[in-house]
Amino acid sequence: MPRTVDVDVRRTEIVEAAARLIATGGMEAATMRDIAAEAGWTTGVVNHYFADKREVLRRTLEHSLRQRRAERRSDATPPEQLRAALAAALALDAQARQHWLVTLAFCTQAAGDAELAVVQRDAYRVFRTRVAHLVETCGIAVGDAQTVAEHLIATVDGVALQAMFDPASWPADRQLAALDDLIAHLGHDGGREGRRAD
Amino acid sequence: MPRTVDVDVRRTEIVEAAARLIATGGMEAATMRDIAAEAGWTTGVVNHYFADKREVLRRTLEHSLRQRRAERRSDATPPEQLRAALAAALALDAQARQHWLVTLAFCTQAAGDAELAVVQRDAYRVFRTRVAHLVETCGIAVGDAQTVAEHLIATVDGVALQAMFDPASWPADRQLAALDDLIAHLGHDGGREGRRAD
Amino acid sequence: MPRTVDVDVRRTEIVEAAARLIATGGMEAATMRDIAAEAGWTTGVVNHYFADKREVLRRTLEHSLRQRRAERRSDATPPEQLRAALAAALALDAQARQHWLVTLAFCTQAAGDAELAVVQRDAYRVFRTRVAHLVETCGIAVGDAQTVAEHLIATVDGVALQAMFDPASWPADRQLAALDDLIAHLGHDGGREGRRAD
Amino acid sequence: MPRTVDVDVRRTEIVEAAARLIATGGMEAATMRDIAAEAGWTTGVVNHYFADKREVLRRTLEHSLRQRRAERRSDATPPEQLRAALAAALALDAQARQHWLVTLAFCTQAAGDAELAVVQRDAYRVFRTRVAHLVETCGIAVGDAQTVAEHLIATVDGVALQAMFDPASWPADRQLAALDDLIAHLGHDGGREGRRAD
DNA sequence: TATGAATGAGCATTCATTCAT
DNA sequence: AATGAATGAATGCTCATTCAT
Repeated sequence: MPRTVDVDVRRTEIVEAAARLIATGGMEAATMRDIAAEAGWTTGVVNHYFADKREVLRRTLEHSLRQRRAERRSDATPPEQLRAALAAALALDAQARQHWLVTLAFCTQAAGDAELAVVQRDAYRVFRTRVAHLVETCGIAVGDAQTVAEHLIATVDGVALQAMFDPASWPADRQLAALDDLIAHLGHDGGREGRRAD
Repeated sequence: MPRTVDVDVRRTEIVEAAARLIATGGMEAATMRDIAAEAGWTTGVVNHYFADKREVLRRTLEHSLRQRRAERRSDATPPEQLRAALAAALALDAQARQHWLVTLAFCTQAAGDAELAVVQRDAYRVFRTRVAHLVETCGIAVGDAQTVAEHLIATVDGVALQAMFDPASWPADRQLAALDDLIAHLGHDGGREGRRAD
Repeated sequence: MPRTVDVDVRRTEIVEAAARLIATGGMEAATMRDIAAEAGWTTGVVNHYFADKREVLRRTLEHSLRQRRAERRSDATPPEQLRAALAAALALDAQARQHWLVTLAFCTQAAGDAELAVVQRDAYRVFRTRVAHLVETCGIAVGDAQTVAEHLIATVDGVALQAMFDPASWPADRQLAALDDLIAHLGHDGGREGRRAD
Repeated sequence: MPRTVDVDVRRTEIVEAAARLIATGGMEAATMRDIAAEAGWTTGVVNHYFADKREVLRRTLEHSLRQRRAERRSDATPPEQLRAALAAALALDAQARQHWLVTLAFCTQAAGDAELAVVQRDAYRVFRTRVAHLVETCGIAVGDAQTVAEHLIATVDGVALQAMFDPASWPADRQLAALDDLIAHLGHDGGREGRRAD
């Protein structure tokens, strides 16, 4: 019998190595050689567990997006869950910053790669649906929950993007303050455009 | 007198060719060969007008950012100018989408390239200063103008980013409606966090 | 007594798989992985029964040549045996065509591999000796039997080679007609050059 | 103005280097690196003058076949021309042996490569047509010229093939003697099968 | 000024081979 | 006996860059 290896564990090791390289040195730093070295293996191993580089990259994006959206607690109240879900989209810590760097790196790749575009779009839709559901559950917003969710995500993503470009101006507490302020106004005039659409 | 070739004109032709390639096929589509061909020249010419590929890319980013912020009219009232400045940061048409694709493509490059990071940061600061100045001139906001400007840019960038990922949900008029709504609330509760900071 | 695996049977399975791959896709299609898969095993098994790839290929050639020369009946008259022996060198059916493809594939390998060259040469000498013996037994030829055999083989191989390149022009019956004609002339002026040598 | 280079000359240098490698070490010895080194250039040059390896190999075969059939004199009588054309297909000297090795090496490649198969087949048809034309011009054969040509080529190829496998038994003069004998019998009973077809 | 020939390092990928299980 | 994980050298190919013309 051959040595038993957990294929998923090995694959995860490798895509996390790839994510680190991409976050640090950009897409072009993620060569198969360097991914293998970063993961502590040889190139042959990477090729053994993935059909080709495209698959490594696709799975790297999938893993990064999945990690980023991962719920950490489920016993919270709906408003707490909404805040947590949106906070996960910010760039609060090194981990979140890495996920954002990976996401941004793949923006340009996805432009010319339908498969990657699908992964990105699907993750976005799942997130939007989840936020819309939480908005509805909270019952705090006026207007269409889907539209409100899109606005919330837009603003949170905008804050995160600024935090990526200009980390000094956007420490974690300022990002969270902006988020809290955003949520606080949902009850009064949130879903502004949504209301206008009436 | 020797035949004078306008160096800047030639350089602009080339970086615009590079921008088209990057917007279409991502960073990796921008090889020196293909940039030269897209501009209608040979590789030798590109190497003649630029020290190396890094310089081509740096100038491509600079040019794209400069074009994007370029004012089209200056005889408008301050509120109109503020709206125009922020609208230029949205993804309203093909031109603006191309600038965004270039900007995003360079996000990951900038991660490992201090020179590019400087170009990006400087452009952002110039923009923030301009928006803050217009906010002050309008006199419509409460709180620190710089902070208000950062909020405005964050939200506008967030909307633009969604429009890049999900164009169907964010046509130009919805982006503009979000912008108008944002500006309309400046007088009442804009610079929300700014006020909390008091 | 331990379970006995017939080593020769296993080896034969494998070299026949290799021969199929070579005949279908050329020498380069015969990777260890594909040979193993074609035989219904894994690469480890192939490495278990053969020292290395060179041995697999050498034994593939040996087996193909041996099969091709294999006598199917021995109760025939000498002239019938002569005709049968020469007919076996033609490209009359799919089986024979496969043997020829293998033989031709190894021509170029043999150029740089002394071991393969020996296998080829030995098989040729065995064949030539057998044909010479049959020629002598038949008593139909004038001149040196060895020389006559060389002529017979040359012509038969030439016909087979044309049949490989241009199968449409050389169906089985035309190949056999050429062979019969060749044999028919042995008694009158066969071994032509042989006679000239007198 | 760039350095002026005769593209065809450079290509010929390279395919002749490839032919030497193939003749010496078989198909697998013809790596791009080794072809470049044998030609005295770097790999970049080979890739500059050929789209890819397939094109190098295709042109190598074309060149080898073209060289082999090249007429050396045209002021000869038809019978002399017929003899010369057929003699060119023998393996009389090192040059001819190299062409044969290249031809044989490509047999197996052509099995899985339609482009190569076309090159081979076309060269064969040109040769057959030329031989048939000469046979007709000589007026020495009975039966269909095309059929006689096929027989002549088959026998000549068979002799050449033996000469490749067993050079010691088939020196140049014996090959030529076999050819002369073959031609001499054309007038009496050549095109044997052709006559049978009546 | 402009060309494109030439370089050679670096890339993804394939493969024969070894070996722990 | 049989598996398949792991290795690392070698391959075809791309590419930024240099430079003679």
